[in-house]
Amino acid sequence: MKIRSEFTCPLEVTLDMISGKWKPIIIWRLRLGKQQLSTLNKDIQGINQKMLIQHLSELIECGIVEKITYGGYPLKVEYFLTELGWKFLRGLEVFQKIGQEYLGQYDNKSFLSNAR
Amino acid sequence: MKIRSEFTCPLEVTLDMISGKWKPIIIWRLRLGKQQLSTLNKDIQGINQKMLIQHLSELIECGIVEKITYGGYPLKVEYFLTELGWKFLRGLEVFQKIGQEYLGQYDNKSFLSNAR
DNA sequence: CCGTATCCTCTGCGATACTG
DNA sequence: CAGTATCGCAGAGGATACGG
Repeated sequence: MKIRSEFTCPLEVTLDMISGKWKPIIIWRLRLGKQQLSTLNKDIQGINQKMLIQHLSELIECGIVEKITYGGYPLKVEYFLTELGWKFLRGLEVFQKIGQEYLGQYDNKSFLSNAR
Repeated sequence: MKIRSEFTCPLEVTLDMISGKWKPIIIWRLRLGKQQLSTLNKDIQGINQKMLIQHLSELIECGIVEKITYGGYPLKVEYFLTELGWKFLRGLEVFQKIGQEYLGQYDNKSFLSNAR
């Protein structure tokens, strides 16, 4: 995770903290409560386990997510949002709404043809 | 600009639209009103002209920004937010606040040592 | 003052295999 | 079920030069 050192305003730092293809959606999923790795892996379309763990680690590193490790077999670990994480969630809710309105509103969004 | 085709929720599409090192800060700057390229270039720490134009083009492509080209010499072009752009701005305001609180609150944010 | 074209580096992301 | 280790590649981002 790279956080830029020079920045024009705090916004840049905050967004660097959740920059990564899957970080926002991970936070978004954790709004539903504590989640296991396997659950997240199943629920997030297109992600793989390695990226999931990597992104979760970085989210933990900057205090957005925490985890609880239960002993025993099979292993059980639960990830959940910290208080800081919930603040980020409030920002993501705005973008979720924009996305909902926008995707429903128009039919030809030419830039979406770049979709992969 | 690549927008993922499979996604878990609209949030991912919306964030793909502003993904790019400088896009959020460009939008943020445009909250102040119409801006010229040279002004943005001067005001945004660390950006260069090529990236600025590239990111502006992509923001125009997906309807977040528009531009007006005035004839004459020297050339004058002004960039500004569309209605959709202002919606994104409301989301960014949340992250700006988080950043302000957060940066002021603690002194040792270890992950910031990765800053470059 | 705006914008385009090259070239080059570096890293984010994905596939895959393996360990506790 | 959770996590680590390797390897490879496409593409994002930056320096620099040129053109309208």
